[in-house]
Amino acid sequence: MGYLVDTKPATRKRDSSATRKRILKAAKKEFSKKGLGGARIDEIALQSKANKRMIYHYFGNKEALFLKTLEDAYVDIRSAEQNLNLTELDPEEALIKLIKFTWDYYLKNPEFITLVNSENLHRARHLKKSSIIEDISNKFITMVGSILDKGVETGQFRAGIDPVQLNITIAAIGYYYLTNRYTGAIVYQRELDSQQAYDERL
Amino acid sequence: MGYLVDTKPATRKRDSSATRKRILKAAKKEFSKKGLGGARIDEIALQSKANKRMIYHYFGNKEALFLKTLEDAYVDIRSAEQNLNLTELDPEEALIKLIKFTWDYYLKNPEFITLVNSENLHRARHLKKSSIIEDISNKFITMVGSILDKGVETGQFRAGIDPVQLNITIAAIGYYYLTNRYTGAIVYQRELDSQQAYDERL
DNA sequence: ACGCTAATTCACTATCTAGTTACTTACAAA
DNA sequence: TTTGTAAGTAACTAGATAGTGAATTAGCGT
Repeated sequence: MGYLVDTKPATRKRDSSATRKRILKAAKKEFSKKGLGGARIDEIALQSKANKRMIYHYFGNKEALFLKTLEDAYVDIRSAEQNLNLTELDPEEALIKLIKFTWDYYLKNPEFITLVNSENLHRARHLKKSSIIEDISNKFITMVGSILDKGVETGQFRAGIDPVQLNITIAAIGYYYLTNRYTGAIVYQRELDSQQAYDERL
Repeated sequence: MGYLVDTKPATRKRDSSATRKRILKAAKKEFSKKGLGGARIDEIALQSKANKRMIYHYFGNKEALFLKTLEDAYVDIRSAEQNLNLTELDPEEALIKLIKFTWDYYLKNPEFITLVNSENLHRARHLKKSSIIEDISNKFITMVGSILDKGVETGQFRAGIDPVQLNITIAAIGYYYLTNRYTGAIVYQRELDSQQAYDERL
């Protein structure tokens, strides 16, 4: 009886989905802090309070765990973008909102940038094997494309803007600044990681 | 006799400066390919055809070798910039030349970008200890500042441009594109690392 | 209450890896 | 030719590290 009712036991000593989540959270932290090569499985096990064996049980090996971590990071940013409902807005407003969102997201989720950097160091060899990335990327490009099309119709944008190059530029503005804020502080001899510096840049 | 003459023996079985150079060259390759955490001292020894002991003899330890590699990379780009003799040119020309140079340098020296990324992952903790970086960075900022000043004098530039923010923008244009070309190719579903794609972006 | 499946634990291994000890040898000055 | 110094080599170590084998147990359906 009650086998279809949402029981939600207060505490469970065995909970595979909770364990998976703890592992993924710890993995995200470790990989983004040390990179793929510097990350340690033992450290992920320790931080997630999961037995190391469980990591191999759920994810297979270190590289597969890294890929899953990356995929989750992309799913997170892409679904946050979808939640902005940009296609319903005036195209100019939509673009401004996207630019601000992108800057904000990078600022609040520094792990995203370091994970992506790590994957680029490895020439995207993990992401190449991922199918879900393709799907969500497609959706994203289509969305930006439709904003541009709508803007051309209303006469707000000039025709012929390439959505890919536009995206690259939007992302680049914040990305370089935030990736390089640590060496930048030294090269440019100025603090780049204060709230004031962020506001100024935006 | 002849102890002050530049002898330059054709071949030398023992040549500390040549060995140092071979080690640094191999280190640059290894660190830029795998990051600090993923790089292997044994691999650097193998590739440089030097005994591993020599690496520790000349550079102390892995992190010190990484710092020296980074310093060399910065010295290289900054001296190439100095060789452009930008201060002698018309300020507008000078700026265009600098932008093109920066793009070209990043394109031809991909190790520079990955080394800098690696150092940023570690929040610039190695570079912070470096004194020579400060000196060459100072020179660089001063040079860009004087180009801007000259441009304001001739009326070509508006006053109040911040040389630091300008530099960040110049670097950002190419940097993001080139760091992220591998994941970008997947996300944007387009080849980004062909000669044509580079030209288009510039 | 029982038994099966899947979650979890513990102990283990083979290999790798940064760094070292102790030695040999080439070269240049005297 | 001798000799001190610095370049170079080989063999080694202690600890780390990714990955496994095999046993234990919680909780669900019946």
